[in-house]
Amino acid sequence: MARNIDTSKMENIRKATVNVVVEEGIKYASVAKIAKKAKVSTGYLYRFHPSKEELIQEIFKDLFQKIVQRLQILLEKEEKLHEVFRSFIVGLFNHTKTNPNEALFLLKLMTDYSFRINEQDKQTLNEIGKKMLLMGYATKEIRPSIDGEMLYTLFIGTTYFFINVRERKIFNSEKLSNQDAEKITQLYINALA
Amino acid sequence: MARNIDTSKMENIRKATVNVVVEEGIKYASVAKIAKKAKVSTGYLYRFHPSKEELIQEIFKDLFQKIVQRLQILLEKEEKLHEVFRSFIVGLFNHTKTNPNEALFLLKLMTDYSFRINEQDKQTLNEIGKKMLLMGYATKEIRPSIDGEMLYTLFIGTTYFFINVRERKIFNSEKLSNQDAEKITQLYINALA
DNA sequence: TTTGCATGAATGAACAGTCATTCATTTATT
DNA sequence: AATAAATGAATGACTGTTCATTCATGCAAA
Repeated sequence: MARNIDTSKMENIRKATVNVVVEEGIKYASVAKIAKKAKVSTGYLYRFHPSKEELIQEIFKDLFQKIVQRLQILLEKEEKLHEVFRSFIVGLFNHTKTNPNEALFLLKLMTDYSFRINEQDKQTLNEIGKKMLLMGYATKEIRPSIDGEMLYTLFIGTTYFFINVRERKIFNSEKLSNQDAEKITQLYINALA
Repeated sequence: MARNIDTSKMENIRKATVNVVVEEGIKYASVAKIAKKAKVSTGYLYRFHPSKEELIQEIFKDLFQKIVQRLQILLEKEEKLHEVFRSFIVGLFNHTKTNPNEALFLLKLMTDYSFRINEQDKQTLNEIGKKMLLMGYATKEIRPSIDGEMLYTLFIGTTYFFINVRERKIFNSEKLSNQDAEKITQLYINALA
């Protein structure tokens, strides 16, 4: 028998890819740099992914699905939309404190046309939007003129953009806090009611 | 004397750069593609810019400054913050109808770490933020717990993210309209009050 | 228990292609 | 003819990808 696959390597590659893409820009995230940061040979990146492009796409898909799943769970559990907002944002901010680049990676790919969103993911977003709207209409937390597009823009767009602004230290260089999460939540509640 | 400089060439290069960066992604925006789209030789890109990087940076700076100037003017002219919002968004949406890629270009670079924001631009953003806050506090359109970072995130981040969502046709594939602008404006007014 | 070998995990030099940039040459204008 | 604008082939650095090679491992035979 040969040696076993070292699964920590794949995790290192994942982390290195996120970090290099965010810190150096998509353009400069070369296989050589990623491999070096992951302490892995360049050829190893191709063991489980057919191309660099697909490696990045897959990480994007995983992170995207994590968000979706978390939202699905919160929508099942909570009865008020603002609790969904609060829980989601608090969770995201806490995660971002230790892994700042994951959120930035997601935002970057969300705004980069070279990474196309597939139809199924659009569908998923539409469904979640609809669920949130239904809850919000029922509890009167959302006024009728708000639609899924607006809700998504505010909830996802604004939240991730806020993380970007904070991480770039444009106005403020403190770490994301629960107080920030609370403020953002309140902003959304006011905006939608 | 030799022939005169053809100034339309530079404008073509500018437009081509914005379009290629947005449509193909920063990574694939090669000098060859930009030059071809601008109907200009590759060498000509280097006539007025020392590198591709600086060409892109300069376009970003110009577009950024246009926004800033427009905001400065509106802040002088209008007396209520929601008029500033409305005018800005209506203007931006109308411009985006014919030049969709300029807004997307800006958003893309705003979220790409390989393009660093310099200290002076940060300063400028802080000043504008302060002006808007002062107006908003005075007219009671903004509650005291809102700060510059939050205002910037909401006003710039959300607006540009909305354009991105619409252009990618995630929820809706219609052109940006005055009604959209009105809805967004109302969203901000509610959020901040 | 010890040995040696089969296995496939992991490597990184080599490859062809693409890139940004340069600059000798050509072209258009005065 | 003189000048400078504009060109695009040439260059070398760097790219993603491949694959022959190396090497660590666990099992079977002794």
